[in-house]
Amino acid sequence: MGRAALDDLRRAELVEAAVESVARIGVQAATTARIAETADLSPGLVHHYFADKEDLLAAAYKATRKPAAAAYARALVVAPGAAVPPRLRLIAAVEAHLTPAVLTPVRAAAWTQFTALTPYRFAFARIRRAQRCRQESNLRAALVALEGDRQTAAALAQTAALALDGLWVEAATREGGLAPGEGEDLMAALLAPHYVPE
Amino acid sequence: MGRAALDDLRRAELVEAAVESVARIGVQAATTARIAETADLSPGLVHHYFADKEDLLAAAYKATRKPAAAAYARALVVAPGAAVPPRLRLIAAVEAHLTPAVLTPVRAAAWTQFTALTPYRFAFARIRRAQRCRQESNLRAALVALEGDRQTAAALAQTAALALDGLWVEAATREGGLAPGEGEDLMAALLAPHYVPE
DNA sequence: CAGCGTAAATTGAACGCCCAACCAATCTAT
DNA sequence: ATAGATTGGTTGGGCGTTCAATTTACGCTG
Repeated sequence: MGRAALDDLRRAELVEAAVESVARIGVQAATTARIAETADLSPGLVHHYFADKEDLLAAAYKATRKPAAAAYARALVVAPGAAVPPRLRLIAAVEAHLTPAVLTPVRAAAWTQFTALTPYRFAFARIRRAQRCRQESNLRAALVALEGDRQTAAALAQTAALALDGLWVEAATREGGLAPGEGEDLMAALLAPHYVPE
Repeated sequence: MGRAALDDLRRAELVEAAVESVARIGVQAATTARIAETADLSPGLVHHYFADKEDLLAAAYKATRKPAAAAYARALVVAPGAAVPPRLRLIAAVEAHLTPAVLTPVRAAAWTQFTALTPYRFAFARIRRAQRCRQESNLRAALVALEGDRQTAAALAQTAALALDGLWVEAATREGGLAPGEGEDLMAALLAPHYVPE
């Protein structure tokens, strides 16, 4: 394994361990030592790969939403060459955030805590803005094509993004998580008549 | 001032200071000393009125939603003696959570952090369950009268409660808070055609 | 009403614990 | 052989909590 590859591996291991630790025991209890232990690494190694704890947690925050972005990108290249129909784009954008493979209990719990800390950590606030920006723009792109009115579509996209975040919080804080189909129902009510899942 | 009254006053001062501190600097930085300082009291007094820090924070968590419950109760006795029309009950339930006097930036920021910690503090989890239970039952009571179908109304109430929580999170984490009318728009889209504000 | 005694309120310093960050020493792979 | 990866103990600081000392305010007595 090359130098750069090992570097990436260790960073990824620590980030995953950070997400898992924060989800399991909470941000307050997720010390650098415990995170390193979860990753089966020594405590000192954290500061070899990250400037400080906030730097590691910021990377963990980003990681909680990365699968959603990946799922959305994947859905859009299912039919390569062909333009994706607007309605499918909308469904893809919503599913990218609600599919059980993306919205796991661990990621939801970590993401919710990081988001709650957004007003107090500069780096976190930037990450949240970026996530929201991408999320809204994906929804908007699908909605303008369906809605016609650019103004209405933009407002609807903003509301839908807000509701999706609400569902992540719910998945994190309700014991047992979201009921199957519950997220889809809420989004269907909100985006009717544009959003028709399945 | 009587002994019991002073006791209540000090407790209230500490709870308010806790909410304010958590909102201003974050749970992690809101130490008992800083909370006491915010309340213009000595650091040792915290443990004279509360068993420990978690006990104080639990009281603060409760306090963040108390104004909403009070606003709802107040709205229902506007016309004493007369039965409140179901549609007004629904509007009252929604407004009790979205009115600027209830959903302040400080309360939203504190509530969001406490809620994110729900899976890690037993006392917090109980408080959240209680808040949710009351919230849903208020919405359900209004919706069954409008909807007819008890099953549908219950599901709708659950979804509406979820969306209201999402709006609180949004108010806490988006800089500048919610746009005026934004919350009402989302609830109107969700509860259409039952919810017609103003 | 004045004076006193007592119990509660309040203080602020001290204790024990744990954390993030640092670093000199050791190991490993090129 | 050398540069980077890794170790794990150390350190300085800050936290929640405790507590003995002090102040305050109420009730009782004469």
